[in-house]
Amino acid sequence: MPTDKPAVPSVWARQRHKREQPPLSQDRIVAEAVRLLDEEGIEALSMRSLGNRLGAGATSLYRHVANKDELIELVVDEVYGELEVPEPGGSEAPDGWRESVAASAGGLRAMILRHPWVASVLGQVGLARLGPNLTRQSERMLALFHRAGFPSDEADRAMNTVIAYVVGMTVSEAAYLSMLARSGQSEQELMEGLRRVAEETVRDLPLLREGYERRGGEDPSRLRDESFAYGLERFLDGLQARLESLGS
Amino acid sequence: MPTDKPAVPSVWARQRHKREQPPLSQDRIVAEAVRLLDEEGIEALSMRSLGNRLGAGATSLYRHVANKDELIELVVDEVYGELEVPEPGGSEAPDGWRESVAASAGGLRAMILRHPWVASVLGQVGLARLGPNLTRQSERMLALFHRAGFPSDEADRAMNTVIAYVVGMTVSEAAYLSMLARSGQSEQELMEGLRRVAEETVRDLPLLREGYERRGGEDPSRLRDESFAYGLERFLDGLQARLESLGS
DNA sequence: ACGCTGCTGCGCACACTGTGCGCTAGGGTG
DNA sequence: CACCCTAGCGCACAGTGTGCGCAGCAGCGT
Repeated sequence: MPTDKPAVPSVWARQRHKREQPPLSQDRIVAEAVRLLDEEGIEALSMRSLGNRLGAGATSLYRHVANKDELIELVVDEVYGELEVPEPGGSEAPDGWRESVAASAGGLRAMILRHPWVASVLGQVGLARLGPNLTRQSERMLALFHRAGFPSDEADRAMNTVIAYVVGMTVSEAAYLSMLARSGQSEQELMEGLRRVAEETVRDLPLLREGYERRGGEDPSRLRDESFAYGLERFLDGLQARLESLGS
Repeated sequence: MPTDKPAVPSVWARQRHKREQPPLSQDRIVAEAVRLLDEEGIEALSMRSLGNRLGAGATSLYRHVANKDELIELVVDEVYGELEVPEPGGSEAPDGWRESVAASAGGLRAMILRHPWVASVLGQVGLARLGPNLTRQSERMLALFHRAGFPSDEADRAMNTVIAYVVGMTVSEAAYLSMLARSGQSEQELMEGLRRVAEETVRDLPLLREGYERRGGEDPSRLRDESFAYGLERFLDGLQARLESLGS
């Protein structure tokens, strides 16, 4: 009776189902997607490749995820979960909010640089789709501004402002770093190549050219850190001034 | 002799070649791509659809454009060309730089909102690929900060800071507006739907909830404008303070 | 113990994508 | 006239997201 051992390949296809790792789940899918994205970048994420990594077929994922766009939203919220916005503690220095906000901003930047692919995706997802992690972190950050003394409506604007700054700054860093990773060159080599092209186009643009030359020998990574810190400081200065003018 | 009128479709395929509009060129391709993107959004841009609009086959485009990524870079630089950064005029008020920078920032925001698809693309292109339009506008904006009195290295950081802010803020606006456009609903309907979902997730997040409720009856578009202006003001305040502390 | 019901994973198929290859026809130059 | 150069095209290939219907398993009520 052939149904017992029919020798058709369906048998060992069944077999693997048995011995495989824990069954698919949305959490497992999202976690593996983050790993894939970190390792190979955004263009390597396809339902098939992700399925392979999980020992599953491409379409199996659709049992746990509506479509690729939803998967990406989930993945973005997942990495928002890595943020650590300081709890607004009880007794801190009068300028404590500055440090807390700066720490949050630095953490957000670090997270994006750890996962540079979020840059490619923020423009499509936006901050509109609010996952649980994003909302939780927002709430805590908002509390920071409240605690600092901003009235409700301004706290909210202030928070959006600093998030916008961090995202804008870091997205362009991340895009640059992704390009670097894809090119396979060292940063020195890439900069050399870029400069060669740039020199031609900035020939008649003295200010830009002067900037390029000035930054010639510097460590690019340190420059990025400093540039980020500079803007953030200006920002916090502006917010602090506003706070003081409100208090009077 | 069948070669004279072979009745195979290749004949009228030839015919059209003759009567068609001006021949393909990189400029025509890029311009039509911008139009397509404005009308139908980023996901509607394919080499085939773009070719159709130009009365050409998909692969014909590759004679004038290396690949789709390069096309996108060209398209982005094209819209940068719409910016109008004020020339640093001769004699202006001492705070003239504030207005000029604010005008540039507003122009950049308006451009992105006119072409919301740039938001989806900035993360992949970054500001690294510097087309002629982008560099020209940067030079002029840099001149603004120089004229205001910032030393060279700070002018550069200041410019990047305000660009980062505008991009960060506007990208999330644009993502929201794209979603709105795709949904086909009115803004009121969409907000209603979003709020229904949000209300559940912000149940235990009092600050966020308070914000949602407060903004309930307001005009969303005016709120966005005000929010943008608020952050920009704080920013310019911070820069101005820095400028004064440098001058002393 | 049995059959039913619902859920999970999968193979297949479809429409569609970006892009390389090699042909053709037309315009310019010798 | 012969020639070559180039713009445009059809074809083809590999790879994409995703709908559909089937197969086997888990847990249930009887």
